[in-house]
Amino acid sequence: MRLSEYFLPTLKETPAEAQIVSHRLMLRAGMIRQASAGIYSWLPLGFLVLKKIERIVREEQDAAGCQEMLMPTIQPAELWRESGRYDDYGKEMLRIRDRHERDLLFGPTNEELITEIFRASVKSYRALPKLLYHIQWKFRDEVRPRFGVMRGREFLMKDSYSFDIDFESAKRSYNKMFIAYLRTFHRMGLKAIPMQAESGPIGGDMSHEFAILAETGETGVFCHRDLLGFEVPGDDLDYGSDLQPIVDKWTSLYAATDDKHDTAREPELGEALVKARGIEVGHIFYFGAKYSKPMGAFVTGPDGAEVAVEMGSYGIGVSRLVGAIIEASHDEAGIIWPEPVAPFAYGVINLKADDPTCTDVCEKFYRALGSDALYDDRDERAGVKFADMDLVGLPWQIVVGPRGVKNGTVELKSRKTGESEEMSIDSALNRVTG
RNA sequence: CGGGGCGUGGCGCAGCCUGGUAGCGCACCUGCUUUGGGAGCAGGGGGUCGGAGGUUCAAAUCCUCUCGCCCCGACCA
Repeated sequence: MRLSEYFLPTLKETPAEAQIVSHRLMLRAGMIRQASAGIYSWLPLGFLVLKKIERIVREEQDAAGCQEMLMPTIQPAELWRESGRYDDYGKEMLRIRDRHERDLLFGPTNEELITEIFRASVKSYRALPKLLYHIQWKFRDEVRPRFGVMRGREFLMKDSYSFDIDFESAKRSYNKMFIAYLRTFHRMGLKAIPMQAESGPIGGDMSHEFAILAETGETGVFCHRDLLGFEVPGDDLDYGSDLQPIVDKWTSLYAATDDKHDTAREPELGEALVKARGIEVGHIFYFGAKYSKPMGAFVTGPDGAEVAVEMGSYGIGVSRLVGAIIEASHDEAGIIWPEPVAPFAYGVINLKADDPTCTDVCEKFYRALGSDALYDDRDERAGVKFADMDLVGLPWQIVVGPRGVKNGTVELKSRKTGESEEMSIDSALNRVTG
């Protein structure tokens, strides 16, 4: 993309309403624009990042055997009356009435709808297990939205739902999602800690919150040091195999958020205790027949008896992750994108746009890199270009200036380390396209 | 939902207390000079001061109501 043509409204100054760093940087880097409290438009750059994150989430869900679908944002109130949540959910649920005076709502989550879909067509245990997910906008009318996209009212969430015939099978589904989450966050360059969370109505330990470590995170994380070094299952993972040992390993050590932290356990952890800040980016839980029973999602078991299906749900805050990644990866100058989620891998900086030689070299890189590059071809001063490129935070900057070009060289600079390497044009081309 | 704060060109702010018809920096447009880390000079465009009532000869400024946004606390992907 040529910056001269790109819609990238960067700001030198920070809008007054933005308090935390990710919000400030997202506004300054021209990623988002607030439409209303907790509701944002995603501008081209922000949207690219959102899509990259979404893709990683999707790939990992698919790999775990979860099937993608799409449910609507607007749901009928009737289903929520069946589960009893229409009254329980309170003011956080945005209620809507259509022209026929029918009660509708903007979905804050989809347990009811998916359960309805399931019950309508699945009648036998033979069709189980099933894992379904969608990535859709949610609306929760938070009393106090804040922190930009980190706690918006409208947000993009990946929510998966599992259906199993019994607890043992439900546990297998749970484990698949547990591991898919580890892999998902890992691929985004994040260190996510699974922490035991409030157990659902069924009890047990089948609920985990995934928090990523970030200095500016809002929740305190207390965990065993070794948890940070645990290896995340690689691409060779077979989801059909027994995943329990992996989950057992990851849940064997102490990990809690501040509100669940037990200070009495600190002495036994001793030196191994890590106190850090974190941001919740995922939450998985098993809730048995909580919805299937009242909503009549029954299947016939092998013995001919009807049983309510065992369910679980698994959420990832996709739009929140954009902010969370920035919280975890930035400096004074701006964002530092981990490569897998970067809107562009390379920023080509033409330091002298009116110098034909510089421009020729830049065009060469731009042609070779295609959609991987954001090419600053603007007629601006070098300082402006460096500042904007640092702010936007692309992992690699290819700096093309008259000084180097005269000797046939360009600079390849890492946004993260700030290290710059001067090399010949050809070897630079080989490096970035290789 | 309780407590606090703020609404003045795209962004950051001053002016309000003590009413007299709107200003600064950045950004934008034109020209010249500049050109490896947010340039200089000159010229220029853009705001019915969140909205509605009221007081007054006169309201950004005082009064009333209202809408929006932000912060602190309780809740959440």
